[in-house]
Amino acid sequence: MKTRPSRGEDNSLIKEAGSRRKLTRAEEVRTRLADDIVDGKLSPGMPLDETEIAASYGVSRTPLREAIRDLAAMGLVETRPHRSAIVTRPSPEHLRQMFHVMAELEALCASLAAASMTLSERRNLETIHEGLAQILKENDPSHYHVLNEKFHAAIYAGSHNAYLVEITLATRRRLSPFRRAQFLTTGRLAKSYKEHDAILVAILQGNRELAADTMRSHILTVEDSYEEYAGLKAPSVSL
Amino acid sequence: MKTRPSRGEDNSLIKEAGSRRKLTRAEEVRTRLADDIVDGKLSPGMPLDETEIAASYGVSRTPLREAIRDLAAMGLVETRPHRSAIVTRPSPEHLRQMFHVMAELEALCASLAAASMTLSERRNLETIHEGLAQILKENDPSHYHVLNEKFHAAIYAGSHNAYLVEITLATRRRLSPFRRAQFLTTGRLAKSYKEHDAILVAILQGNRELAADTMRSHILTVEDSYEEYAGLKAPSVSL
DNA sequence: GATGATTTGTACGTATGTATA
DNA sequence: ATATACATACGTACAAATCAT
Repeated sequence: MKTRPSRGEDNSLIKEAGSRRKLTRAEEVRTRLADDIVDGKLSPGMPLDETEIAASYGVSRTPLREAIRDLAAMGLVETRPHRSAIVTRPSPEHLRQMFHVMAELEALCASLAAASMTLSERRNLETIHEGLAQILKENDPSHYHVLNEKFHAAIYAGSHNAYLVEITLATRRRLSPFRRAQFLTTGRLAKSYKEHDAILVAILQGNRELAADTMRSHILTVEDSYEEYAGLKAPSVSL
Repeated sequence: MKTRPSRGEDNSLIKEAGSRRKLTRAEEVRTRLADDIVDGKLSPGMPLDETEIAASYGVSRTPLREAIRDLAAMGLVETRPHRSAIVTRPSPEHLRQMFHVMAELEALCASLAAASMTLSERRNLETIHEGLAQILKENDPSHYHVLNEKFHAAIYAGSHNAYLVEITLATRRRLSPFRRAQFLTTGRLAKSYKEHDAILVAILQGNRELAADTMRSHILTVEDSYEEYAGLKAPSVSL
């Protein structure tokens, strides 16, 4: 019995993993643009000229416009009729509000995860955490980042609430340009790890309130770190 | 001194109020389709034929496709490459998860509102609530619905967090097709009002926890009401 | 403030992938 | 399984709005 090839998966804006089907041009362009924005290659405020970008990507304006529309829905760009889309540049106040919501969403994830993660999910989270310890020892910020994402994603998934995962990931991506971690102080790295440790313990204990509280303060700490950098063009912190 | 005409407002997917500028065809079509889905004129699972709808709306397929893409981003329709978009039909489980998140989002709004609503905002909320009492006396379900929306919206706004308002409204809209209130039992109407009353008191007292708790159970009550109706093709409850 | 240049919005035809006989 | 029918994906041309001078 062979598993279905599962072609033509889904076209959701949030999950782009898996599914090796041929992507539409719009999807390809959307992914590239989203990555460029999240990675900071396109700075907030920068206008996106349709003709120019379409040409540089080797596609017509039609799929490019669809991609831009998706990015607008994700909040990565802002569009106004008859005007060029621009990379979103939220006000400091709006950014603070988003961080606040992010903290609450992640706290809710952690709380639910503490209540309902399966044994294998818990083990997986522990494994990721141990990997982070390893990376910390070797002081390797770039690898820390990717595993850090996995740590948080594992907790999201542990909430067993697909919609919560969806909006939490969406919020995280939207905040990405403002917590980029190109260069990371070792101090923050170690602190982040310790905070993760407290979160992990709370979740493994099944202590919902503690899980929520430790996660919330973890995220808000990140916001504080960002605030310190406010004004710099490339603020850089990793959750 | 005359105020600016404010042309070319914004193209955000969430706020469509105000702004009397000439809309693009894509915007017009998007609004119409979104309303039809939210109001249940287009049932979950129904396919959206581009050619057919474009013709019926008197536009070409180009703006229609952009509208559909926006609806997909809002979660109102689901799209897969080379296949017709269909009106979203979430599984009962997914629906439950969304209600759960909705309860938490509204609870957070209520909590923040209790902490930071201004005096005039509180007075406005009271006025809306009194209006609901009036409508209840006259037993007028249809008017109850619109004022009920205002009651909740006023609390969202009272959170003073634009991003929270955005995702809460988006979630609310996404759930709209599944809590439509065409015909409302008077029993539910009166119960809803009593719950509102408890929420209002908690907010006016500035009691964050109580505001959150009363709001959360208010929303979850609605979900329960929905569950009772599950299986019917047009479940109908009003928050 | 008017006019030309530039850019976005829309229509439509063709290519491509999907579903069905 | 192959072919046929059909709906969507994309490219191109033109209209309309914005902006730059």
